[in-house]
Amino acid sequence: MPELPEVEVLRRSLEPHLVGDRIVRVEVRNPALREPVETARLRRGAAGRDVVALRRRSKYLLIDLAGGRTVAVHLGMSGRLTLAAGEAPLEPHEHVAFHLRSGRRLRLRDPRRFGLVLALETAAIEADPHFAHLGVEPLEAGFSGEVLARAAAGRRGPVKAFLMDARVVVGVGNIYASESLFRAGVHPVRSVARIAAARWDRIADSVVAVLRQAIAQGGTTLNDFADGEGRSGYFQVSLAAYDREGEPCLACGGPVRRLVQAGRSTYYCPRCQR
DNA sequence: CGTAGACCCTGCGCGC
DNA sequence: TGCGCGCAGGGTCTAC
Repeated sequence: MPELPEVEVLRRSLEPHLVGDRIVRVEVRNPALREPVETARLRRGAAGRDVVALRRRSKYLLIDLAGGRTVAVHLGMSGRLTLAAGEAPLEPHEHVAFHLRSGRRLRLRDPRRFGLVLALETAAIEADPHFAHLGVEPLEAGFSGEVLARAAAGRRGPVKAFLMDARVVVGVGNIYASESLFRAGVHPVRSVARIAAARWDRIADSVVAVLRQAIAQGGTTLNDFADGEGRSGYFQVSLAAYDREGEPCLACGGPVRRLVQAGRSTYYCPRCQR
């Protein structure tokens, strides 16, 4: 489910409902996520605290709480974080729930359990091992083709893996790496050593455009989010390349191809991407 | 140092 | 209809 746009859409939709509310109780039904949930630490860091802000870093949703604490949630591959009425029946795989003073509960459902729930000190987030290595935010000032070119200097390997390397730029996952390279007209297998400055600019611009468009489309389909059922339009985001093997390229009409890089599917147009 | 592959886990869709 | 297989948007670790 979640790459940067999905987490950002989630942040924006939850923010008005959560800020000002208070976490009164933390329920950990199954701590066996990608890293074990530290239940006692999470309770200490979250229970009885007001929500003061919702932020995002990379694919982490950051729930800032009073007293300088933050709960960081990573959705992994299959995680969904939704607001529900307090008495709403348990969902399958509802591993963690934050019960709120308003009577609702913020619940994490994650069948594959690749997600994370971390209790952090707000001031120490950037020093935490989950965050310390992270690169630039693609939707913030400071991201540019020049930054990519500099990070690529002296490196080799396919540009698709490079774009998905969170040490370089965060938030670009398997879907939007394909989408960005399609938009930029750059072949996913091309070595980063063979990309000139102008192409890096084009790649950076495409990453920004693709992420922004996905956020805009996600936002328009989330009107029913507040009802707490967690339905959303993530799948309605229009994709030009991803999962379109054999279908016509939207630019030239030729068939979109699929290949496997580092065990992940890549979709591209061999005629439009060089 | 960089990269490819295995692995973590469950669910779903497809072909037979 | 049932079943086995491959594949799935995340990241990390190990072996080369």
